[in-house]
Amino acid sequence: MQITENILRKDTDIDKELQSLNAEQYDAVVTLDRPLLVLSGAGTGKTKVLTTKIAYIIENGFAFPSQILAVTFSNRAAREMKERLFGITSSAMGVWLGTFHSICAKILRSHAEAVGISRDFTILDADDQLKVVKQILKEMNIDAKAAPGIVAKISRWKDKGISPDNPSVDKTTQEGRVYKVYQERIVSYDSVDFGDLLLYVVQIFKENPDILQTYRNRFKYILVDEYQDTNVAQYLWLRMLSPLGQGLCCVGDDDQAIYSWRGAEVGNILRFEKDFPNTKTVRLEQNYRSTGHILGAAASLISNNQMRLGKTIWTADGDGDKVIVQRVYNGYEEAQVVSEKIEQLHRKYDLDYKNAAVLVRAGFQTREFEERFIANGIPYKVVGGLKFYDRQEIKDIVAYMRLIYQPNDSLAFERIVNVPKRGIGASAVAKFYTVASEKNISLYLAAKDILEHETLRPSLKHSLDEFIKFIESMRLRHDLKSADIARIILDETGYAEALKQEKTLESQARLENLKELLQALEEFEDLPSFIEHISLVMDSPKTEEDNVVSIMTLHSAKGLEFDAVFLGGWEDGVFPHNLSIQEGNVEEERRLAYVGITRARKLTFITYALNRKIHNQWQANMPSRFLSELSPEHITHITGRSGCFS
DNA sequence: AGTTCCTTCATTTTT
DNA sequence: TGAAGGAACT
Repeated sequence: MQITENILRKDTDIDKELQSLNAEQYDAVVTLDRPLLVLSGAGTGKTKVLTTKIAYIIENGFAFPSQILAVTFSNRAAREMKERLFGITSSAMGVWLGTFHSICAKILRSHAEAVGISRDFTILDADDQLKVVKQILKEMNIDAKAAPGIVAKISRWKDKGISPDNPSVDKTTQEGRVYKVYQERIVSYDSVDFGDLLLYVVQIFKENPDILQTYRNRFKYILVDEYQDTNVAQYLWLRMLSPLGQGLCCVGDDDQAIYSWRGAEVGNILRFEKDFPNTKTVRLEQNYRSTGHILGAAASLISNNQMRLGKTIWTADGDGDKVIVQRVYNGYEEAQVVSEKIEQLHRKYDLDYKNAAVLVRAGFQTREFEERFIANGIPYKVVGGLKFYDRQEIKDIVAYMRLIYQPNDSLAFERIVNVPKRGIGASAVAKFYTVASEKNISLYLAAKDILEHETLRPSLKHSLDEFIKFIESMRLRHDLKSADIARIILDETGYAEALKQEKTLESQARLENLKELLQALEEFEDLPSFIEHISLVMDSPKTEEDNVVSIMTLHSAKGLEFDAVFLGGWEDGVFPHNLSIQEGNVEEERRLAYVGITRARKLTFITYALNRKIHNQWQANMPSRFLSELSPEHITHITGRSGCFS
């Protein structure tokens, strides 16, 4: 009855929604009987297609919400999709909508025993991974400097779906051996890393046809966002769920594939039509974001790439302003010119600061802009820097929570066993380590064991006893909400007190952050749900919308749009980046440039400097090769300093 | 346990 | 240049 009512009531809404689509979008929404590939250019309404399609399926009763799986890459994309979906229909509750990782975590929690891991696994972040590898390298007497590289290598293996025992992992190499130990180690911690979330689920599907079948039956429709950025593991996962592509709809833009260095395989999208016979391909080319000259410039640039499926975005709106390319003397002047232009637009044309963005290739480039903006009084924020949950104080409290939830999480144990200081120093931890590896148990259990069976210095014995008693008592408090648990941790361990004593600006800020954490915690009932959230959704608690200019890397700008976009540092060596040139991966850099240009609604402003100080050394660079690839009819080239005050 | 000095090394980082 | 990590000192 409920269902019928919903259909009747909402029918008009979905009709309205369908009517607002262009022909291609409509085609993409209503095609359900074949594998569907939607090639969606920048600003052509792919989220609209995805959300309308889900609503269309539900409202017409083609499937129940719980039979629809919609995967995205980022939490941001998932959140946006959720919001817009519920804006169209109120019947979307129950849709499996989330990132690849969160969906996999959900599946893995229900079938963990099938791969022999604890159902209460904790999820390691990049920091934890690095610690584990450093630890292993130390044991193997290898220089710890190699650690970041090895973590990256292990992650790439996992992206490719390669586990340590795979023959392609060469055990005679250092990396291969570390990988093996690494995997054993984190298993002993009852932990999984991000890559594992995918890999374990693939393994479960492979080894348990019955489990796989339940999911195949369940998901009648599968929608994938940003398909160009899927890696091999994700691809394998998808193919298992939908071997023939029945009910599969993948949306992506090969021209915006910018994460190959993280294991993304553009090949997945290029190969889609071969993978899934009888595929229907829809191209979304009408752009609703940018003006004509901006799109023209972007199109001319990207046409220089060989490896692409080919599509040309266009707009029904006017040409707008040409893309401005300005030569500056150095980075200092670059920041000055951009700063003045923003101020000018702000004063003369009422441009809100929040509608302007400075996009750069690499993080170090943000500094000159920041300094200039401070000097000129332009409010700004650097997007994508230190994340809220990456802060020390937040990680500490979360480590307590992780340990309470999963005592075998030795990384969490090690992090906080002596935080705040309670006299359990490095030598004590070393002892835990020895016993832990002798008896093949976790650090926590080893500590307990030592406490019971060995004689310890009285002060050490006392504080260790206190610590373990505290953790044990918290483990029994199933009645507590997660916020209460955090409060008790802060009070009873003396963590908050220690910060209060400090009375520095920094400790004040930390206390503020902890307050914010407690606030965020109110949303979560129990400890597990919060830990899951914090591990998978590394987002900050929502901050108020500031009216400030955004400064960020091109990578973090994907999916965003601004009225005015300033692209700095278009010099060969900076952009395209030297290392990419050496690796012969200029096409990906070009896609990055394409992403940058197409972020703008009304104005794209590109600068290149004749001289730039890199590593404290002045360097004269050639203008970026991409500049000459921008079709001149869409460009205004300014070579004089005065030209910017038009 | 905390500090200070010295060396090293400088892409991108949705999860 | 300047940040980060490790060694060496206090």
